[in-house]
Amino acid sequence: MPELPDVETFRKYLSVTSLHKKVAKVHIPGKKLLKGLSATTLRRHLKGRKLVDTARHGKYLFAATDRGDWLVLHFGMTGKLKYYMNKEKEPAHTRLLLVFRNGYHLAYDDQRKLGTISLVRDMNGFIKRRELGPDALRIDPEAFRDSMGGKRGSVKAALMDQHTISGIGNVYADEILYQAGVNPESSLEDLEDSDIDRIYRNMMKVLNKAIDCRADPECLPDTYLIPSREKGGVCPECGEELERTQVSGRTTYFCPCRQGA
DNA sequence: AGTACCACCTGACGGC
DNA sequence: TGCCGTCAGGTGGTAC
Repeated sequence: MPELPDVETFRKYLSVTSLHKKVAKVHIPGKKLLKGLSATTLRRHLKGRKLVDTARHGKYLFAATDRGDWLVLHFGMTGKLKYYMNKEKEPAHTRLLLVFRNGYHLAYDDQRKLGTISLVRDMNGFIKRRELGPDALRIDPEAFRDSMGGKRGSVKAALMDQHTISGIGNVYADEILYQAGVNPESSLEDLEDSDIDRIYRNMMKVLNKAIDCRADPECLPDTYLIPSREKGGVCPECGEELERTQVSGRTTYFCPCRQGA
């Protein structure tokens, strides 16, 4: 489930593998994922071009062409990138395929087709039009306090709301609140400033650590919740069985001891 | 401004 | 064996 750390990992991957190489061919088997443009238009803007820069905002990955267009990828639930030489390595659900002149391929694979592909001239205009909140890694404590302040509803819903802050999804919301010792169902109105600050610090800690780990759960410290985030899982700290509930319509795991019952 | 629910989409899994 | 319901979860739309 690609959230901010996964998308940042994809961004670095794309940067290392695919920049400054001429695009010889463009295949678009996943036309349904295109948003606001035709396959013909996308192909015309990518073919013969090079990707020269990358950026990320929340869960969106941007890649600039040498003509100043930005390819915009959202990874939905199951999206990923793969760079490879031999055709037999092509992922099973490739929706967009760039073939470089050097014979390598960059595939955007998305089994469940919940991702989106678009192309824009103005990256910041895109972020504005989508009304995305500030990127979770580039928000300062004051702005974070402001964005959480004056809101009602659960703290988990606010963390996952891309209009409030961009980048956090279901899994990392659980981890951040676990690390902060805050119950995911807590109403924002009931939290003190000190709670909000603690959530902020743990948000930064968790996202940066996950990026260090290339979003691989196996690599996370053994004090993290994510590897135990399954039925019958226990709290890595106290050994209590984790509580499994629904918050804001999403499956939620938390420790009844550390985060209140 | 919230929430609750549905739809999109596919594959895995459990029950019978 | 094989069919069927359920679940996973990012986003967006609608109704309340």
